Amino acid sequence: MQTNDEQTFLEHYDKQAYDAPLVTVDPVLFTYHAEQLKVLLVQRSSHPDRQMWGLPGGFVDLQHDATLEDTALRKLREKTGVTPPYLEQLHTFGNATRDKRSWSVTVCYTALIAHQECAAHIATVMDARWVSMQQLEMLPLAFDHGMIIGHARERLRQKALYSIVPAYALPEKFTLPELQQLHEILLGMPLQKKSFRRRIEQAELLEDSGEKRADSGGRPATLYRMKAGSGAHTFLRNLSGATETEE
Amino acid sequence: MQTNDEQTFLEHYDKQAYDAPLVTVDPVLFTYHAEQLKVLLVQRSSHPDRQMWGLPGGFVDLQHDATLEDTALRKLREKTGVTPPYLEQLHTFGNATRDKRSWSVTVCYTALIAHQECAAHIATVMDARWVSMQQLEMLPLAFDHGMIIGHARERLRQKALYSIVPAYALPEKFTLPELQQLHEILLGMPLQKKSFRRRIEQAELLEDSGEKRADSGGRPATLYRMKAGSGAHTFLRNLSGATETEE
DNA sequence: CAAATAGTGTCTGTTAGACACTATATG
DNA sequence: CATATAGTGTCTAACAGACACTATTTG
Repeated sequence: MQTNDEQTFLEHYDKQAYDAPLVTVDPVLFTYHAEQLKVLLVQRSSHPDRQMWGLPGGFVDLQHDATLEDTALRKLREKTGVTPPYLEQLHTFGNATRDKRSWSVTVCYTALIAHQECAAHIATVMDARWVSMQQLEMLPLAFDHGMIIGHARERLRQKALYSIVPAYALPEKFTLPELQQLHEILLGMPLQKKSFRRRIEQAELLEDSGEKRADSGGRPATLYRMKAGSGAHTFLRNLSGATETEE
Repeated sequence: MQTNDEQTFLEHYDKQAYDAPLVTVDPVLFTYHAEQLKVLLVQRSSHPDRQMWGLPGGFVDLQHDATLEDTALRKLREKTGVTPPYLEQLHTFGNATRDKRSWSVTVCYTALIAHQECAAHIATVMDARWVSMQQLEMLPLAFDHGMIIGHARERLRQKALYSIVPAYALPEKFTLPELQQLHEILLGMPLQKKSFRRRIEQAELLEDSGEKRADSGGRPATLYRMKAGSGAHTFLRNLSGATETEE
């Protein structure tokens, strides 16, 4: 019988028979703090690229991870102690040369979280730090992680044009001027206060927390919370950042 | 010296030391033919899921493939003899249960091509066929390939709202009514002829081939070609299909 | 000329851009 | 009151939706 054939096949299947690439998962975790976009990097304490800075990722654990998302969340937890409210697959990079050890595939995720202190949590990590986009240029980065961060940032820029996904990089309660500043930094251009507020109000994405925040001199700003599902909302019309995407 | 340390490390690195997931690449190749969207499927001649229909993918060949795209194109060529002009990474699916053999990761691509005959090309494939979205429901599909095709179709639907990427599923020269019909099928709703043409004209995405095509009774339609880079163009404003995306 | 399909003219509606205005806080 | 920051009123511009109109082909 055919079913038995497959049973037999599975029993004798040898995974080692074919050379397989290395498989890692690399989360690119962003936050917004002190008027800057920052990414979480760890300093590697083991080879290869020891002492260089890289994304807080690692190998899939076939015993403990049920899915790739599990791996991403586990690595973030283990290496830095954080669990982000937003996690979305970015892109998978795979080729013969990106890792000195072997043909290597890394499944990358973009993650966002409110700013919080983080610390190196396990032996394979010497240090964990929030690194601003400016500082990035100065650090020696492991593998192709610089390129990957570039892709993640570009994707987040796109999202700033047609969604309020970046809000996940803010604390639970935040003001509209804060969110607008974050979008402006992502887009690299100033936005019209009125346009920005109007579309968010009309789509009813936020709810008034009832509280206000006075930063220092000036009218206090209303603190809002994201409504459930607001992260999934996409505006029909983009803000007008040039939108030519590469092929 | 540190460099020597790493050299030593790399020389002794044993890839087999850790269990690694299986890694496959699965292209979802669409075309438009006879007023239907069709996807290229192959009938598997080997286990697992023998005799069932699936995507024309397979394992990365560490010796011959330099990148994941190479694997995608090679598999399409080997199994079906086609090489598509449009290929874009879709998503990577990975979990413990999708493949009976082991924890498995598949890097999926969306590909588009003008309709052409295809044939089964190698031993692991019994048959290769263009399958319409309707027929899909009736076929026994291998692994989670039905779900993957669903994701690819949804992504293509999104692209139909803000780009003319679907044009890659048409022959080199095509008419505007043809392109509009394809978009209507992808979106599952009728479009305003005027709106559709206007945005494409204003963005100067197509060039007049000088030829016309008369289908049978009725004014002949102008045949257009895509200009270089038109596939990368995104309109600032979407056509109004509901645009709530899942989280 | 009728039927069929391609393509246009033009009005309306929605929403982003611009920018001046009002509101509410501190010192 | 001056200054600073939050938030609004309102006009314009761009562009998609609607739909009636003209254009070009076959029989």
